[in-house]
Amino acid sequence: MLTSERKALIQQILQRDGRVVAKALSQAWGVSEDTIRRDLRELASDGVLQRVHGGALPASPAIADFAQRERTGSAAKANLGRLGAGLIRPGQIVFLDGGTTHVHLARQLPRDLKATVVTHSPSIAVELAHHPTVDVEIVGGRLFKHSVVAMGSASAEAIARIRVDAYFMGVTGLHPDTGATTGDHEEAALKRLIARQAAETIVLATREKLGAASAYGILPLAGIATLVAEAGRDDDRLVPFRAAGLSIVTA
Amino acid sequence: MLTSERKALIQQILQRDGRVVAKALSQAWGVSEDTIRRDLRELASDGVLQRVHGGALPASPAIADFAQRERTGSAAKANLGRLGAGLIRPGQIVFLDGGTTHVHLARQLPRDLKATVVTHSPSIAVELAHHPTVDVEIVGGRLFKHSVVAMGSASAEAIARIRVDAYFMGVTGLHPDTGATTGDHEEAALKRLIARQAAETIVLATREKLGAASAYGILPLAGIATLVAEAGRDDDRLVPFRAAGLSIVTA
DNA sequence: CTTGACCTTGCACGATATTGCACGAAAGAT
DNA sequence: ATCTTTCGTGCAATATCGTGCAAGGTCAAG
Repeated sequence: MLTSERKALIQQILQRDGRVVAKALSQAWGVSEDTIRRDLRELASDGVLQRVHGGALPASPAIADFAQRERTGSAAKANLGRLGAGLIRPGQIVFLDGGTTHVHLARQLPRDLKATVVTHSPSIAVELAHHPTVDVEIVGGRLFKHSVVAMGSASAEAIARIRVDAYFMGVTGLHPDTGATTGDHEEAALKRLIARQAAETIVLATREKLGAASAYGILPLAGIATLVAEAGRDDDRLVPFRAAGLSIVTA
Repeated sequence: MLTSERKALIQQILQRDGRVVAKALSQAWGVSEDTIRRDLRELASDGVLQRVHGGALPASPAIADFAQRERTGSAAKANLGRLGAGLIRPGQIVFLDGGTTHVHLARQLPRDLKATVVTHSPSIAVELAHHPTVDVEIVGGRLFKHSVVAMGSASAEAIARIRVDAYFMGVTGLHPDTGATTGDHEEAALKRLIARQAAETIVLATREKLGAASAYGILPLAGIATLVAEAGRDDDRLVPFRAAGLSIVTA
């Protein structure tokens, strides 16, 4: 591979991913890390990127911003995820439901957290594949494409054999009267089953889910221990849930 | 060879490959590197290309884009994946092993293919989550982060209950004597187990895996029905495999 | 046919670039 | 506070480059 080819590729990757890692490039292209570091140094002195320990970032933060946001999605969900991640104690076994909010949670688990994550969401498994200390247990089953989680009897059997400290449950609605609801009958049943295997159930709910209700009930509010919600002036929406005895976590 | 002929060819190659290497051209055409360098210098001053240490790149970097990807290996894998996808018949149940090559295979399954894919790779499950007609069955278990697949007793149990028409097996080496090999003992055992549950085993091997051998044996060549390999002049590498009775598929 | 101008090619040689390694320093991680 | 990873620099080996030069080859005018 030609030197200038390498440099051009580095810039492409940087634009696409918003970052490059020296070691990864070195392994991918079969050259020494020194060579990559030299390339990065020179590109940095050309002003096209910014060196950081372990690799490089785009020079202009504007480019990084886009790629970054692309990766992390909406800020609200990322925020909820961060709050949820903070609820997990070292050594715990937690079940992570599917959904983008929980992917954000997985992404923001502290790098040094030693815990076990059980999930039937392949997306979360992929996300945690690069976490250094968290053990991941995948629940298999038939892939329900709408939610991108494993479901069916195989999943139910696997879940029945596991007990967890906390279940981060995904919902499409959380209403003072109807409790937690979702849009699929079988999914509701599976969530109910998981909740039974968990010491406590935690719900991360973005603003639009509070006060909403979907077709199929999962659990009454009494079955939910903690609600993680966006902070905001409209804390009114949280009042009925607080009254129902839920522990509320906000930013 | 005439000078202008050479220059025309250089431009052609540049367009096709996205780069030229002075030494390679000199050897291919039996002229000195000096001559090639002179050609490149002149073409550069014509603005046709851009000289770099070791050869030349296209003047406009856009052209290089596709060809660049070729060399980073992902195109080769995409190609293998496409060939592999073509081996799956409607209605079949196939097991897809982990690995980037198989992710490419999953990505290139025909949009109208009705089949069932069993996998212990969450990456492949995510990839197929948006396929309209393929059913996906996820094999659960402990996530082996190095390969990003589910492993362990839970996986073995689930696999023991499934029979598939074909197993697309990932390997790190495929050698005429040692057969299919991989770098982890437990992984080798699991692959062996899956192969037992499959009517036939298919291996997609990039060029560098042919003739290579890793620490742990999975199967002898006799256990493999079909080998999908990159096409190329160095078909010599394929000879021992063909002699061993494997059905060979190339582009 | 011969001659001389012009071009192309290969070679020699010093200059410059690139690469990998070693070793101590600095930055993160535990 | 200790350990590991990453960084920077110097160094040596190798590859590539540029230039000058000589050996041919082509072609047209003489």
